[in-house]
Amino acid sequence: MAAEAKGGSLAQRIDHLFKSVQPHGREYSYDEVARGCEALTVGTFSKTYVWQLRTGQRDNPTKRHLEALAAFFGVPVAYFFSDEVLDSVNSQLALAAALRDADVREIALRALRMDDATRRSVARIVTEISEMQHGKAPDDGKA
Amino acid sequence: MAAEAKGGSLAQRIDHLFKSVQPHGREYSYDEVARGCEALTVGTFSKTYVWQLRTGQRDNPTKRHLEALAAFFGVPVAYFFSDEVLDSVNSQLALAAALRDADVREIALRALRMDDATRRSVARIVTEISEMQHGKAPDDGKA
DNA sequence: CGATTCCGTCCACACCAGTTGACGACTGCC
DNA sequence: GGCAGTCGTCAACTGGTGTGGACGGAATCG
Repeated sequence: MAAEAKGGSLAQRIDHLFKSVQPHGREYSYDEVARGCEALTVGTFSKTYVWQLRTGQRDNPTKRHLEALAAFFGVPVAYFFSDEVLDSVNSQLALAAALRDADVREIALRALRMDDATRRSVARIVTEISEMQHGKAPDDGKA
Repeated sequence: MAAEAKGGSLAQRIDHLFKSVQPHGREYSYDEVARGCEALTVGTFSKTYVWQLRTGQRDNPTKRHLEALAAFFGVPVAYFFSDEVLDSVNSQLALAAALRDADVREIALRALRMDDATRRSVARIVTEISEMQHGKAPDDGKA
């Protein structure tokens, strides 16, 4: 499934849609796609622009056009976006990294529901345990 | 099908990001978001446009700007399109927002540094304590 | 064969996405 | 007090996204 949504330009992904989605046994024409998109959404869509997008002459369509194309070809809009950028950004956030750890997430969610006094007590306990393992744990290191 | 219009408009979703993602304890300013977006991607991003998007004065940004916003706030681009992604991301954002609570944040950061076995033990302890207070509390995810 | 139609391609332009720059309000600093 | 910085907001402009329309080629039909 993820074979298609991986590392390609917008033009390559659209080209792939043309080649993959052929309910009539042949590729859609640019005009068919344009008219189909117009039928599925409110705005306009010209065949010229469909051609420009597929051939890479334009690569920065608006939200409305992306939604129309995705609706016409029957794919989620996320199909047009790269996951690489997301991952690189996520990796720089310690918080996001922590949220991916099932145990840490569990701990944080439980701690959320405690009243202040209890939570503070738990915080002390957890700190003690953590320092037992690292001996003077170096805090989180940022201001 | 319903790709939008349930959880809210684009403006509402962006507004929610502002309110949820506050690593410094306060909402990002429009200028901070704009500069951050510029730093994470190629191209420009003006604070005025961020403001226009959040307030709903503009609602049809281009692919590049959607990618930049998603990268800055650490959410998948699909967040702006899909309701399913909206829900799953929102629950994570609720947790992230909660981590502004000094004690919860402290607990989570300490737990991060433990080895797997210890962390699992602590998770059990914290769960027990939490349930002592609420009696079988579900994880829930209120904002 | 000519007439019609649909195709992809290209160009010139319109309009709206996005920026610039300035304004008033607010805040800390000297 | 006055100055310097930052904030959100607004109006006017720029530029690129997106369109309309024309051209040549390739079918299909008479």
